[in-house]
Amino acid sequence: MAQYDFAVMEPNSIVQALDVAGYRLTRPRRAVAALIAEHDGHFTASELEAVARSRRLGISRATLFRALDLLTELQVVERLDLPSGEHAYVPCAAAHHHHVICSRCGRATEVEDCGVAEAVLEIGRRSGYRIESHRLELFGLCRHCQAKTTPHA
Amino acid sequence: MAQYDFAVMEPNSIVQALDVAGYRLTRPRRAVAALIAEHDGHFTASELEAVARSRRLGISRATLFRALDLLTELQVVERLDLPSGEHAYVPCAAAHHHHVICSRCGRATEVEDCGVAEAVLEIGRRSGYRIESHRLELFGLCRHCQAKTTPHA
DNA sequence: ACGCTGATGCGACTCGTTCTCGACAAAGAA
DNA sequence: TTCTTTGTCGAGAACGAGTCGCATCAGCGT
Repeated sequence: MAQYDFAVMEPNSIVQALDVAGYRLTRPRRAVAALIAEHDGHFTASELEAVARSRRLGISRATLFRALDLLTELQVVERLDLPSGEHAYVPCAAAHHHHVICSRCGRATEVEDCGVAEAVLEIGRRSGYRIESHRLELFGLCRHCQAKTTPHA
Repeated sequence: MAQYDFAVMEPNSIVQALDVAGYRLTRPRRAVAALIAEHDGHFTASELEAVARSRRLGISRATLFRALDLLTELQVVERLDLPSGEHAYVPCAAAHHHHVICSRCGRATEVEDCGVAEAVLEIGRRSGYRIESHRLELFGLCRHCQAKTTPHA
């Protein structure tokens, strides 16, 4: 039962973000929020669309994209560019951070700075650019997939 | 004189790369290589296409894309994703490095590590991921554009 | 419950990129 | 040089992601 109450008790932090920002909590937006909340890895717009369609949620593509744009703006999700050239999204915290993405299972983990900021300063110093922003994306195998890939030896 | 011989002696390092890798040196590929060599900033596929068309080089879109793919594979150019979501390319060295891109004029500068590798190691350590690759893109104002923007004060 | 206004859905549209396939030409052999 | 092989090209259709216009609908404050 707790399961069913979940949706009621925690109207989903994504939905909350929309509310706080003054946007209407519409059915499609709640649906998108719910779909995103299910993911712990990255997802593409068309993946979401496919799921939405298979569940007959009746969300039009335009609306889906509008919702994603909105959530990106609210920094509830972040848009990233996979090495393949695809665009994907990951749910995440608003503060500046970076993502490590598992190249096998797609799981995404946020990481704090770890010295990147310093390196960026140094790069600005050496290049003469006034750095305004940067994006760091890391790809590799998560613990889980490492275990699978290298069972031993 | 050395200047004029340059084109002859060094039939464009991009063309060389193709040759070395065992690809045919066709007219369209040479043309694309020449176009790329003219750029010091980033460029998009459609920009190249526009230039090619205006010069009546007769390069089809498909061929242009194929050439860009090929050169990307040979690491002669690198594909990057601008914050706007556009895809752009920058000519560059094969060794691992990063780009600082001027958000105003598009100029791209390669920068060496400056401590990024260390930060990446640290991130791998903390996250538990076995990092395989990473991409760091920096955006800011180049010296030139800084001067224009902040003439004084 | 009412109404204002933002949000949605539909479908057409743009634009970047890829595919198909017959014709062509770069390289190496003869 | 000419022939042969086969990688590459060009044209245009096809595709997929994302956007837009507009009439309709539904949150939510009153």
